[in-house]
Amino acid sequence: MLTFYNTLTKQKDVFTSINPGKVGMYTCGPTVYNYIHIGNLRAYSNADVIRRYLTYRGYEVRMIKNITDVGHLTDDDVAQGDSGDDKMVKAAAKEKKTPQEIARFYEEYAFATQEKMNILPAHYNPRATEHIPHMIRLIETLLAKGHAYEKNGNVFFDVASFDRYGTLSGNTVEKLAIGARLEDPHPDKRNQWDFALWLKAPKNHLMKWDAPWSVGYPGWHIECSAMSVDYLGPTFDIHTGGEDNIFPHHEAEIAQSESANGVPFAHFWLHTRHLQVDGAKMSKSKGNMYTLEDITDRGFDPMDLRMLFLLSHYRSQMNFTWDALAQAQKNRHTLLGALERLAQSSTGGTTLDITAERTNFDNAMDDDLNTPLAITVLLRLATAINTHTATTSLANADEVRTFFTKALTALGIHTEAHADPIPDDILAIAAARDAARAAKDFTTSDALRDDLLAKGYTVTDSADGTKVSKK
RNA sequence: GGUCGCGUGGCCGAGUGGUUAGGCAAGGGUCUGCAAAACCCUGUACCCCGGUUCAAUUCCGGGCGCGACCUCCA
Repeated sequence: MLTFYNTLTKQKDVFTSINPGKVGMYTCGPTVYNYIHIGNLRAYSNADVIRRYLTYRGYEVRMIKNITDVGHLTDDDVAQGDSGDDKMVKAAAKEKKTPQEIARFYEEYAFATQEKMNILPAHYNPRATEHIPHMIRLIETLLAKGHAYEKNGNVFFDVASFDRYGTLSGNTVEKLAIGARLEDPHPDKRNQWDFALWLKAPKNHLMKWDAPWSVGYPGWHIECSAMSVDYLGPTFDIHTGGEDNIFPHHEAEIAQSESANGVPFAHFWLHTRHLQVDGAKMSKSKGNMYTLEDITDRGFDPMDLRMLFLLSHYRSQMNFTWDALAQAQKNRHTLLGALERLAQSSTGGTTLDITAERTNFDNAMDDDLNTPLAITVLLRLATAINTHTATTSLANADEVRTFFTKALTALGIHTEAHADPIPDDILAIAAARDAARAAKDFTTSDALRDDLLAKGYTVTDSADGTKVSKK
């Protein structure tokens, strides 16, 4: 039985979909005003595993992932280029780029990065800026139903009007009142925990739209409520995001959507815990906000990072270290090595019974996506495959390979060792080494091997001669 | 101050009221021209202090440590 830990109920719930065989899923996507980092990638990879495993289980999944491209740069930000060390803002200042152009730049970066991570593209990536009229209609509905109020061109959600507020995060109004921090709430708010639906834009605000209340811009939370209903309907199956989204963002989404639509919002809420780097929170000041390029620049494959994500449970805080990444890389190579042996195994021989491990894999994944345990099952299976193929051929190699491939696909690990083919010059060196070895000229063959290693290829001897693979 | 999560061997990381995953690294071996890869063997851990229990790493309480969120733009 497939179970997910549901933040809403604080327990593992058996998963059932609203429509038999179909799942609607919404993931809070990137804010395209900066480069997405490995913390974002962990959350997106996890959402992808949820989707992939549901697919593995036979569901048809419809995945929506928004693009938050409503920027809040002001003329001054752009003119001075002083928003921290944001290169794009500085570039915008110099090149007179618009916020839209900047957003597209980061959006493209986000897409390209996710593709490298083998994260399946969503069926739709709705942009917030293209759904402003939808948000305005939603705010009008909330006003009409008495869940929101307007003052001086600003519109706020009246938290007191929604009695389930706090169900997701535990931050009920009562508890918020007890633990309230003394800050200056917006002067137009009735209660400090009310949140903005629409804000009147200051004169120098670059992105703003006409609305019945003011020329302004939407609140942070309203976009997801507006876009999810557009693409998935008022009630859908799964909503995911990073743990930082639980409050206030997701709490606010529930309040807005359920108040407006009068029906339950998402059934399942899955949140990925944060990633730490070397035991500390990622931050710009610490210089540990890694992007995928930081990983690949050190010679790692994006799939190594993906494997590292899989090696810890998505609901536990993960600590990124280079050592752990190297371990993940070894594990991935082990799995791919076994897969390769399967591909080369001739027919005949004896059968490897994989029934038990197949069940173990499914059980691990069914249990709230216990990917570390699932990987363990595959590693154990890899050893069985290696042992088996070392002595005899595998009668059911196809069956084993089909399962192994299916399992790795469900986890989002490429089953090909490398997308890029081995270059001809490298193959030529390998051939030369074979010739030298055949002539028992080991001095030359060892030199050629060193050459290959220096060029970033590992060298393995096999019955078919020198085999090279990247890194 | 409020809400919540976590603390497992050199490292990563599952899990469990008693039979003590798995991997990486390490040491030993098989194989190999030498390596690599692969395989085999070795290695008994659960922050501290109380409590419950025949038995706790696992449950309860306290402490210490780490981390997350606490609303207006990420």
